[in-house]
Amino acid sequence: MDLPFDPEQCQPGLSVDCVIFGFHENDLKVLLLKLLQGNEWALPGGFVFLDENLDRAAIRVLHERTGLEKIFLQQFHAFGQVERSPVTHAARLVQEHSLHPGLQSWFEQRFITIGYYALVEYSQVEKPQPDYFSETCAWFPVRGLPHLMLDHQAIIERALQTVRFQLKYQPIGLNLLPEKFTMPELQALYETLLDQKLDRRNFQRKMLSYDVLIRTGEFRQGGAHKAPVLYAFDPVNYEQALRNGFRSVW
Amino acid sequence: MDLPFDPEQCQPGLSVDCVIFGFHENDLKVLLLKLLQGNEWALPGGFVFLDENLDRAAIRVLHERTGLEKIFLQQFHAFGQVERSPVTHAARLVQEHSLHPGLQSWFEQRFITIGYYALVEYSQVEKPQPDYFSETCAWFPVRGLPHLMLDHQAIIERALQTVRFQLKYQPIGLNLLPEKFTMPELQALYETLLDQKLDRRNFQRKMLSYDVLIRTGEFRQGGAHKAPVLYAFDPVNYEQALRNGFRSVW
DNA sequence: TATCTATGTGTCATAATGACACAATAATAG
DNA sequence: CTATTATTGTGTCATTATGACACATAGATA
Repeated sequence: MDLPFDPEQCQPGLSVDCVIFGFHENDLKVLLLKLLQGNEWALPGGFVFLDENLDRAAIRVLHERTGLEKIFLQQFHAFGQVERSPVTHAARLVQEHSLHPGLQSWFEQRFITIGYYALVEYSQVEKPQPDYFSETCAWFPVRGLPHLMLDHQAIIERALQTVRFQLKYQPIGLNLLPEKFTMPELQALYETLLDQKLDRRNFQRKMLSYDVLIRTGEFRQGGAHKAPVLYAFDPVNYEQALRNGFRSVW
Repeated sequence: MDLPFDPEQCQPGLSVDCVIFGFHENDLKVLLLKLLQGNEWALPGGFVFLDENLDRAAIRVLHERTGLEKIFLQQFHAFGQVERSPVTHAARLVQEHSLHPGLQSWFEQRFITIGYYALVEYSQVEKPQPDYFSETCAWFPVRGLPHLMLDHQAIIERALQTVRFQLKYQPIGLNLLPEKFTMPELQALYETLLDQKLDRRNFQRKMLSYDVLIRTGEFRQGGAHKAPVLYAFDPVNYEQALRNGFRSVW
């Protein structure tokens, strides 16, 4: 059986892995692929073509393995421990996928992976396409992850840490929430990421002071209670806040 | 002429580059190597052994090329543009160093480099050792860099951006200043990095409020004016502030 | 029509910040 | 030996940001 890509055309010993975060039912989720054999799950990842920019590879891999396009994608760390991809892993891959034994050396080499995290709107991800090595694609809450391949658990931890840190000083939500959203929904996102209850009134005051929100004038109808105001992000101010951070300490 | 390392034992297409920042005479400096041939300067960098952790390689490279040890080193970005290392560069290297032509393919491959930044106390760097490819080692002010190899200029920019961002929310100075330092010296570091004048009194108030400074009780003698108090960093609190950031916005 | 519950808005005490002034001290000039 | 100069140390005050909290509003349901 042959691979769907030519190892000769790929950057040796290098891969990219994407941690895709979505927000649904007040829970932060990660999109994972289930490997065809075995009971392990994995981050959508892949290799980098010799003539392909690193960021471009991450975008392509994400698209190929999940069908997702035009996504907020950010490099966050290079993982380069020697022991992160044991040789046994390569042997199993080749055996279980009935790959040409000549390919074993490709998988046996020591890999360094560049971690990217993506923020996506959960509802936009209709039917994620599993990739060549995997049978299913599914969302998992970050606090209830299945058994993961290699060091993917650690990669997710680190991505989460990065997003949490960003949350403190930069705006977040544009890529995780639908175009229009309510203040309580935005607050729920913050509370989930911070794992902490926030005061409703103080939260609103502070968010509005950042000047990245626009009151659309519309309301979320159909709820069981008072119809909340729908907000949208101001693209220009949001972008600027992303670059400069919310407040200069100096 | 042979290389001082065996390409066979190195991770193909991967390098690490170190941006070493020092603070001297109220100026932020970067340590650079001058290539043996040509008029170009370069960041101290090197390759990663197959059985070597990425971070370990950065530490080793830094030590080999500059003699520096036990340094605050932090990974900040992976640079993976295809065009970052043109083939012409490899050809020139092989030719100018009279390397075995068989090695040309090693240098011709597409390289991805992992950027690390280091913060060092300027005075501790006595006589940096230039490496195999270079003749001199010298400090340059970040606002007066010479012509740099490949995309090293961009790598420095990015490192600087990272350090500036860190400065806003985390403590800085422990690795850039001598063990004991005065408040005006610490302020000068901040003013240089931020490229902005700060109010002396408000700066002191804020720095002290962070609880990472210890008054040693000693004074910097010999100056032309009132002897300023010498401070030192509280290692425990500094470390903690580095992990958690100075203040939670929420 | 009353009730329940989530949403929208306001108030107050306290803490953090920015702008600024004056006292202390070490070298130097006369 | 004293006055001058430049730098450091410390304090004050008005303004703003923050944390804790209360009340009014409105949509669904009983």
